[in-house]
Amino acid sequence: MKLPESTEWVLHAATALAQLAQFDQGSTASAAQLAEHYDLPAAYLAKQLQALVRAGLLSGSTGPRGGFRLARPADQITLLQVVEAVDGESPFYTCREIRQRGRGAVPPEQCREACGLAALMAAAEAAWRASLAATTIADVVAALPPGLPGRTRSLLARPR
Amino acid sequence: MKLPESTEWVLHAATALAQLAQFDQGSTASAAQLAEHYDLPAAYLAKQLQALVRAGLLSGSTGPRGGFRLARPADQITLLQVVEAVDGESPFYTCREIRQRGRGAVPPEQCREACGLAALMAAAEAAWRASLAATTIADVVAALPPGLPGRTRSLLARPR
DNA sequence: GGCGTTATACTCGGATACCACGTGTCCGAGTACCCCCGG
DNA sequence: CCGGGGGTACTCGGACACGTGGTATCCGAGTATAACGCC
Repeated sequence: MKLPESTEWVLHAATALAQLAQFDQGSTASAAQLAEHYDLPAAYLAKQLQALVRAGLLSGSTGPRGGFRLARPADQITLLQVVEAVDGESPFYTCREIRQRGRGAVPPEQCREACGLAALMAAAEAAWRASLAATTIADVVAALPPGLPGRTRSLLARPR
Repeated sequence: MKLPESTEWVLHAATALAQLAQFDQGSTASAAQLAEHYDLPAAYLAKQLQALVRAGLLSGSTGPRGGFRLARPADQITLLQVVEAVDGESPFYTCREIRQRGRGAVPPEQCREACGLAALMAAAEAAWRASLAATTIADVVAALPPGLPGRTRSLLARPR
């Protein structure tokens, strides 16, 4: 029950791209740039960013001055979407209905309602997802210390 | 980000032991019995139940008529405790402070407050844990169809 | 018949292999840019 | 000076090894039981 370490990477990367978009809507940052910015393995970070592209959160362009940028405004990208893009959407807990198996198998007519344990686990998971869905990347950028977005942008601005 | 499959096993096992304790405080069920009851690999289930013993949720006794029983009343055992016993208590998301590393490292004086992303992820995780901590094994047993605890007990009662 | 001893069978508990997923890396396909050449 | 073409360098994108943790299994240590023999 641990999120991939790359979750942190893509969350910060998305935040950085959002800061970049604040100044120049169409500007991009390459995977190599972001990797250097956070001291991360470039190739693996690129792999994860590709996952965000597949999820429709980022758009990637090739060639010189290419790179990644947010596919839509930062206030329309939630933390949950970023996390699910890199970690998948499969639920934490999957009920295999073991109550209906083995010597103590409960007869099907008693199983009309869902397994109580599965329902409780699903409710907890829903609380987690709801908490993450309540915040957008734009909220994260807004909470940054003032002046930092400008600094980020100047560091990520590529040599013209 | 998936709970071990054995999580379901121990949750159901704890529920079964709670039903057993309703009738006879000191009665035990062996790992082999519980495994047969749910059609599970006995040895591996035993390994997970040992984890619950280490966590202080169950107590195990050896010898004939030995086995596992709840270490305290079912209304004092939460789902969270059971899950953490088998899955560990390590947080989903660990902040490695990548914002302070690499080319874009934020100076320490700007990092007096915790990383905003880490705080949000921690809040979501807290919501999950709180949801699981709000329900006890006793609640689960109380929600079972009437008559089922008696059946479970008769199936698990061992040949005198 | 009662009690002590012994043998037994059953239990947990930990140490040992196997497999999948996350981690890390590499190379190839594609493209926008830049330079050069010709008009 | 201006436009077109080719070369180049940079980008993403997917395919290939490695390590850690969950899954599964086994065998040994310990104990309450039950039977047995003795008093």
